[in-house]
Amino acid sequence: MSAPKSAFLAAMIDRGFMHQCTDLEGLDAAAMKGVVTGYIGFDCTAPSLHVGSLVQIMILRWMQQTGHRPIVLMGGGTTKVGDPSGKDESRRLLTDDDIAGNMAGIKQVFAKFLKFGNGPTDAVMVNNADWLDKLAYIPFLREVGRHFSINRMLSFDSVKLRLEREQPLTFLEFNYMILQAYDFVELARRQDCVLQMGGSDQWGNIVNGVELGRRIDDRALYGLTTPLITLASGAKMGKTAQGAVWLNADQCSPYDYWQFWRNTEDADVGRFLRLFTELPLDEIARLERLDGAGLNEAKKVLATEATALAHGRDAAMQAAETARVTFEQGGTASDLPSVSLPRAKLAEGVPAFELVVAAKLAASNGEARRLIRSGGIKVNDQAVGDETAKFGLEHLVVDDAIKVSAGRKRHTLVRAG
RNA sequence: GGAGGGGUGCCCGAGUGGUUAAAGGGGACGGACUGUAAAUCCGUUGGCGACAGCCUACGUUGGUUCGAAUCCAACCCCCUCCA
Repeated sequence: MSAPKSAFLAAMIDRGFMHQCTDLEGLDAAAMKGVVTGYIGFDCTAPSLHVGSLVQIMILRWMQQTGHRPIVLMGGGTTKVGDPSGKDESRRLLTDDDIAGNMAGIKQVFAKFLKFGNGPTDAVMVNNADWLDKLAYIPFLREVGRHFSINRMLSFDSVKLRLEREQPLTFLEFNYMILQAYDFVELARRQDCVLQMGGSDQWGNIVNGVELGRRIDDRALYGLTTPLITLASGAKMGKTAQGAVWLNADQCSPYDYWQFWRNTEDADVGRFLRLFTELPLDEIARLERLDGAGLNEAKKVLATEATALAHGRDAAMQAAETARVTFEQGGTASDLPSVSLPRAKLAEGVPAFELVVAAKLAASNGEARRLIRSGGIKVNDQAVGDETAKFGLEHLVVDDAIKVSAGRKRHTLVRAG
């Protein structure tokens, strides 16, 4: 089709969110005509979300920014069953309390990105347990099950690939796509929701929902998927040594979050600026034209803008300043991650390897010793050669803290407390 | 229910009686080079430690043996084929 007329789809396409759409022209027309309600489903298996979900969060935000109404669908019902796809480790069944707690945590994340309320374009959060829990098997089969042909279901990638690899596929998993399709129909009925979005791996499930809506309710529903975001170097995005990069401050401080984006690979900067910030496209075009070390400026902008979305502008500026002092001045910023040790303990003197463990820069004494031996540890910017060298109150040089560094990027302040 | 195959460190995977804390790869971390990038090269990668060693570890529990990830038995789990 020619360029979309609606601001929403224009943003989706121009910023790199669009992978596939069931009916681009139809959706564009709907978006031009009025407020479109669209949703994305999220698991509630954890009390927060990580950057792996950020693409989906951003498209909900763009919906709202361009005058539409986003719905966050929590998989309270499906989580109770346990999403069986993916890994084969047996999942612990979550209790209702766990799920409620996780939902509350996830809502905190969304509160940063979306405006919730009762207005026409205010976001709402709904839980599919509200309808899935109450489903009666036989009536459900008769209403919904009759519209699914096994022949067709077997042709979907999610199923087909499993069968081709001769991996087991349980009946439960097989039903998952039906439940997800039904969610869409239910949301269309309850919330007048006509659009489901998701990652490209959700395409089949989304299409099923679109078709089910047409067959049961004769409704025009739309589906849209985003591309799988990987790093230019091929790795999965959002994985670090510490695990996932979480979006809530408790599990990933704004400083660490800023650092995550600051360390983006050169080749990803432009793409990430488009996806994960709301800077104007011409500004992004300018930034990504910087080359060599100049790209570092673009990375700082990316870090600050992305952090501002997740943690607020103030926290982002603070993180940027902490990074500037630490990395560009080689100084010690008082806002670095910190731990405290009892003053009395420091008075006795703490061996270097213990100090490193206390600073959480190593998981065990052995690891700390190895780090020191390989020349990776600095205390107050001085290399430490002896793993048993003692550090104490006299080393509280800056801001009543000892600066302990592992490698060039990881710094912790050890305070007397 | 029957027959066969398999469960090894963060992951994959070699190892079928001793020199095995366990090859190799991946990942991760540290160093060099740089730009807090990528690529490349080097190193490290169970815990404790007075650095002499000690402890824990190859699905689980027992057994054989001077000695077991390796042999035996039972059990648990996974896969394939048959019913």
